[in-house]
Amino acid sequence: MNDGEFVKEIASKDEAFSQWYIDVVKKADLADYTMVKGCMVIKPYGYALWENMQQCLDKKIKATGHKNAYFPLFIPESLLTKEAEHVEGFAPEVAWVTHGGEQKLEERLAVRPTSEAIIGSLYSKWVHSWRDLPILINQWANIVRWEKVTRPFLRTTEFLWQEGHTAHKNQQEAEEETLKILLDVYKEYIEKDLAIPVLVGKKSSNEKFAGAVHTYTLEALMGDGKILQAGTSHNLGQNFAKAFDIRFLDENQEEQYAWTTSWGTSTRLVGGIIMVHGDERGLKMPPKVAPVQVVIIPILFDKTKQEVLKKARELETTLSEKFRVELDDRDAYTPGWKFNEWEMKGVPVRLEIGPRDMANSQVVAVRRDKGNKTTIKETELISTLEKWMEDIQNNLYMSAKVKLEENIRFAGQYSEFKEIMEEKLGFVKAYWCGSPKCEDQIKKDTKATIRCLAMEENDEKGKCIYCGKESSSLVYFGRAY
RNA sequence: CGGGGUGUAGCGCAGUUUGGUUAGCGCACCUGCUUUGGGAGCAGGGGGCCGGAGGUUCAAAUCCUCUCACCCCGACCA
Repeated sequence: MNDGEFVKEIASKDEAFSQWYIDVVKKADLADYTMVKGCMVIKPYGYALWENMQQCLDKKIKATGHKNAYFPLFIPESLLTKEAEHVEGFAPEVAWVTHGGEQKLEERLAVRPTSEAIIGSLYSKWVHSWRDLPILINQWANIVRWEKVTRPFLRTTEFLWQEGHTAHKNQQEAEEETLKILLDVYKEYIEKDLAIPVLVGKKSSNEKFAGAVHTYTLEALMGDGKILQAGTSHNLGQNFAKAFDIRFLDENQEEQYAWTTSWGTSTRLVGGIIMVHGDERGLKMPPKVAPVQVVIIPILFDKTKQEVLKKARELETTLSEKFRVELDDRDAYTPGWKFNEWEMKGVPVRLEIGPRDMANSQVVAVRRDKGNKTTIKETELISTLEKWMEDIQNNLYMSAKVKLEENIRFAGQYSEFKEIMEEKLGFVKAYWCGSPKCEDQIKKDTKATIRCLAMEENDEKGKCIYCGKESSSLVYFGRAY
């Protein structure tokens, strides 16, 4: 079974990655285009994936003491403009509501591009004493950003996400929160549940969130060598507290501004799953979030049809206690057609049951990550599947991890840097003096930006990849989505 | 927002250069029969304001003007 032998409906991943991506999104039935530019429908199969992702992440968010709430979609202009850097950052992509019915509004309303402003204004009402802190709130919501160039999941005008907003009584607690989200919540979620390995680190000031003191980020390598920002966690310092007047009396009866954080991940990660795990045949779903973990395909012949179907239904019922199972008993399609379709949709394990298998009390099973057929005794089915789900999850993570590591290259010379960006992409690790000028110039030359500053301590000094000035700060560059 | 490209059936396209029968093909869809262990076969059938608006002409998918949408490449962004 060679790659690409069966599925001809999707473009070649190597030759036309972005077409391949669109084909997979459409053919795997994750999403569809609509009448409104940049606004996609997330179809049931794609939405089921998102719901599983939400569940995994929501659990972790709640386990770290956060509670969910819901804030308004509309933000009065006067509120949005309170934090100067914030407005400036988001102004070009804000959608405005100017009328209610036929009546022009006194003040126009922004459709939230993010909720710092509206939430900040409410925290200011809720926080009076150090005893009111911390406030640890998360919301699942839709967001609108008027993008010029859109792509399903990766960049859409409206998208779904989760945004956490917390307020703390001191700087240290806020910083701890920012890091806890980064490492204990997001990194765990993205690596363990989505099987996507990431580099974590701080953003350069060019790349940080508009209005933040600093931003931590998780960066993932995609199948074409470009980099996807998978999540961000911002320490907002007292910037937003000052803009929105979030004040409290501390233990020493002194008035202070609160220290706030915010953090988010979005439906963009669906795109990440596609681009990290997918292959020539389509999607590969990590078992933990796969909408369907096991698909059963009955092999039907006239004489044995009824008994095989009955057996298949029994299997469906038994397995459903442990797994997300789908029985594909559609009459109009041949088994071969179904094999290809479910492979395109990335279902981790396929079971085939036919008369031959029934006679031997077994099923034929195929792992999406391996592709070869094996037979499993019915009595061992559940235990084998349990083990397989874990194996597949690990296997997806490990192969992505190997690819990531192979694609982190150190560059000491700028010529070397440019060559890597021309020919290989991936991450380039290099010294950087800290000057935004060097960063901008590198971007102009190579389209690569600083994805993040390396987290690990570094005692050695090196030379800035661009200007040659001495520096001890190592950073990762890459071409971003 | 600049450069390029494409709009014809649900999808993918041909037809446009050189205007002229009833606009065609593949896939998908519907009906029936035979099939079903890696995208089944045959027979029959349905589906179109040729992106939209104006014009030129006896006659426009085809020529002219304007418009809209989408895609790719560059400048900005979760």
